[in-house]
Amino acid sequence: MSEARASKRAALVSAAKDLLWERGYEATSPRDILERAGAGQGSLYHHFPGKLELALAALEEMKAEESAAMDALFAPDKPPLQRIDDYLARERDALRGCRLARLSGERMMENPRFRQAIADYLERIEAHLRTALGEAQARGEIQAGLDPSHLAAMLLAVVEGGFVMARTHWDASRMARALEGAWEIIALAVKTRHIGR
Amino acid sequence: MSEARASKRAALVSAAKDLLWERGYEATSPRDILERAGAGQGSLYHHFPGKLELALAALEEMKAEESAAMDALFAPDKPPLQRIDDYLARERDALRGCRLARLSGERMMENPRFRQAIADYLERIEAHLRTALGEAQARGEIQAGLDPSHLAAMLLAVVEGGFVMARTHWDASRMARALEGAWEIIALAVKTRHIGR
DNA sequence: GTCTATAGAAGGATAGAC
DNA sequence: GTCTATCCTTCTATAGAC
Repeated sequence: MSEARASKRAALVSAAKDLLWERGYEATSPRDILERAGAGQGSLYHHFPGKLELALAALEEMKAEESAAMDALFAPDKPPLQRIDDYLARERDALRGCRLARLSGERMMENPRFRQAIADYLERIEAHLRTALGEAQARGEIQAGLDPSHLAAMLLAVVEGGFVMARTHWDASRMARALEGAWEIIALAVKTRHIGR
Repeated sequence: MSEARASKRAALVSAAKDLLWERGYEATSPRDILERAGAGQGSLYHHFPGKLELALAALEEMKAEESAAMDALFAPDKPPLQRIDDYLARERDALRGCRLARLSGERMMENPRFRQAIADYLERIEAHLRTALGEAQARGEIQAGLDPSHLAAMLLAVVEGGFVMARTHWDASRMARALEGAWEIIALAVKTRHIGR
C-alpha cells in the first residue's frame, strides 16, 4: 500500500500520463512508454491488454488528479465570485495545453471511454462554474438577466480556447489576453466590485 | 489551367485536406491519402518529398480557403457590430472541429511551418475581430473602458474552446451554449441595441 | 511480475516500368 | 506523370525464459 513498493504498473501509467500530455495518444508508442518507465516489453502486456487500456488508465488518473484540484479551487466556503476569480487566475502551463482536453483532436476520441474521461473532467469544471455563477446571482452580485449555464460554458471555452491559441502561436500570452478579455467583460456583469486582483 | 485538367497532385492535396480535418495528421497515413485520391504510390512522392510536405500544401489551401471566408464575413462595409454578430452566428460543424486549429494537439506542431499556417489563420480572425471592436468603440457603440485586443482574443477563444467542448462531449449544443454566454455578456458592453438576431 | 527475443502488420519512402 | 512492386523501419503485440 505504500508508495515505496513501486510496481512497474505504476511506472507505466506514470510514463503514459507524461507522454499523453507531451505528445498525445497517436504520437506515443508503447516503446516510448516502456523506455520512459524503464520497463521491459512484457510488463505492459502483463498489466494491460494493450496500449489503449494503458492510456485509459492514465487518462483516469489525470482526470482524478485534475478534478481534485478543481474541487479544491471551487471550495464551497469561498465566496462564489472568488471561486471564479481563482479559476481564471489559476496558474497554467499554456504551451503544454490542457492535460486532458489537448487530446480532443485525436482519432481515439471515437472511442467512447476515451472521450468520456475527458468529457467528465470538462463537465466537472463547468458545473463548478455554473454553481458559483448561480450563487453569485442569487446573492445579487451579478446581473439577473444572465444565464449561469451559458456563462459557465463561455468561461470554460475561453480557457480551453486560450490553450489552443497559446499552443498555436507558441506564446503563452495569447491565453493571458483571452483571459483578460473575459475578465473585463465579466466585470460589467458584476454589480459591485466583489472580485479583484 | 482549367479545373477539368485535374492532376493527381490536386487529388492528393484534396484528399489530404479531407483526412487532416477528419482524423488529424498522425492518424492519417500516406496510404490513406493515396487510396482516397485514387492515386498510386508513386504519385505522392513525385509531387512531394513526403507526407509532411503534402500536409503542408493541404494546410496552406485550407488556410487560404478559410481566410477568404473570414475576409468575406468581416467585410469592412458592414457595421462593425454586425460583423461580430455574423462571426459568432456563423454556421459551423462543431463536431468536426476547427478545420485548422483542431490540429493544435499534434506533435507536428513542433514544426514551425506546420504551426505557423494555423497561427496565421487564427491571427487573421483575431485581427478582424479587433478591428471591428475598435471601430465599434470609436463609434461609441461599446463601452470605452474595454480593450478591443483583449475582447477579440476572448471571442476567438470562445469559438475555439467551443469546438473542443463540442467534440469532447460529442454534442454540438456545447458550442452553442458557450456562444450564447458570449452573446449575453457582450450585450452588456453594447450601449444601444445595434445587434440582434 | 519482469525480462529479452521475436513476430506480424502498418507506416513511410524508393525503384523502375510504362 | 502515373503506375505497380518492393523495401526498410516502426508500431503493436506475443512467446517464453527467469
